[in-house]
Amino acid sequence: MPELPEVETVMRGLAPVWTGRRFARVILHRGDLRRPFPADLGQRLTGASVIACRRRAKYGLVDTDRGDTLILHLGMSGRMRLDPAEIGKHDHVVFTTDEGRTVAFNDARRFGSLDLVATDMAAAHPLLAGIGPEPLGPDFGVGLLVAAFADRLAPAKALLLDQRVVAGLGNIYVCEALFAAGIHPARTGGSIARARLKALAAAVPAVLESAIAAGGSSLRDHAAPDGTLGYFQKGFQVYGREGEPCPKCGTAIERIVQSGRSSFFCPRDQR
DNA sequence: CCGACAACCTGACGGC
DNA sequence: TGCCGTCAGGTTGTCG
Repeated sequence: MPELPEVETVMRGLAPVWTGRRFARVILHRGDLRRPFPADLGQRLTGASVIACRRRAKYGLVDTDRGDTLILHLGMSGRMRLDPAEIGKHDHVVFTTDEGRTVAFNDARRFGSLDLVATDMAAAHPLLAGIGPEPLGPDFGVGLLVAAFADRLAPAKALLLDQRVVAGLGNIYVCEALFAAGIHPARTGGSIARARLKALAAAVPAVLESAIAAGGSSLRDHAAPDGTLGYFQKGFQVYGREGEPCPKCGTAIERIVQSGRSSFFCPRDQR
């Protein structure tokens, strides 16, 4: 997926194509994803003009002049394909603007979702309510981490993955941020010294900013809306690098499984 | 509160 | 070429 940097990149790519334009056609090919799309999505969006394309956590938000907001989530395999040559197998919804630009919401695994709600209700949407502060915003910092980690027995990995603690981090960037801060992914939250949390509070936005700067990262099937390649952030420090030398000390990177998900870390630098 | 696990889907990849 | 097992960026719910 699409973690925060990828969604940010997608929305930045979508903004110039959609903002100020009207949806001339919105065609629903299939809506039976894990969370079913509203059946009248196409009808309600057709004719509406886009006011803004923004992001909250891993969700893309598209505000229209009808007072509606399209909430989109890319799940694990979701993509927005810009001006595709032809409509593919997993292009579930196809948006066409009054300029004739086409965007296909494509999601092979169908873990993604689309919903349409009143703009002033978007923040209260069940998907968004309860999500923690933006890691790139003013509310994120060492104080928040201290509060969220204090007395917790849960591992640092799980706490950072918890969207209620901080918004938008996924498996990759949690691994990267913990590496940057020198924290072992299995370390319990309550046992981490304040100085380490301070390092973590700096590492989280740094890792995200650098990924956004690189145009979002991609493993194998993610693409920016304009389909550009060269979108790959080649260099994760630890993610996906089991057995390779740690970039800091050369020790072999290890992998453990925590609640069913891989964590990659340097056993020497992360304690 | 915590963690392990399953479920939701398809596709890519490595091994044989 | 093909079959099979394994793994994948997320979220949600259940169970112990």
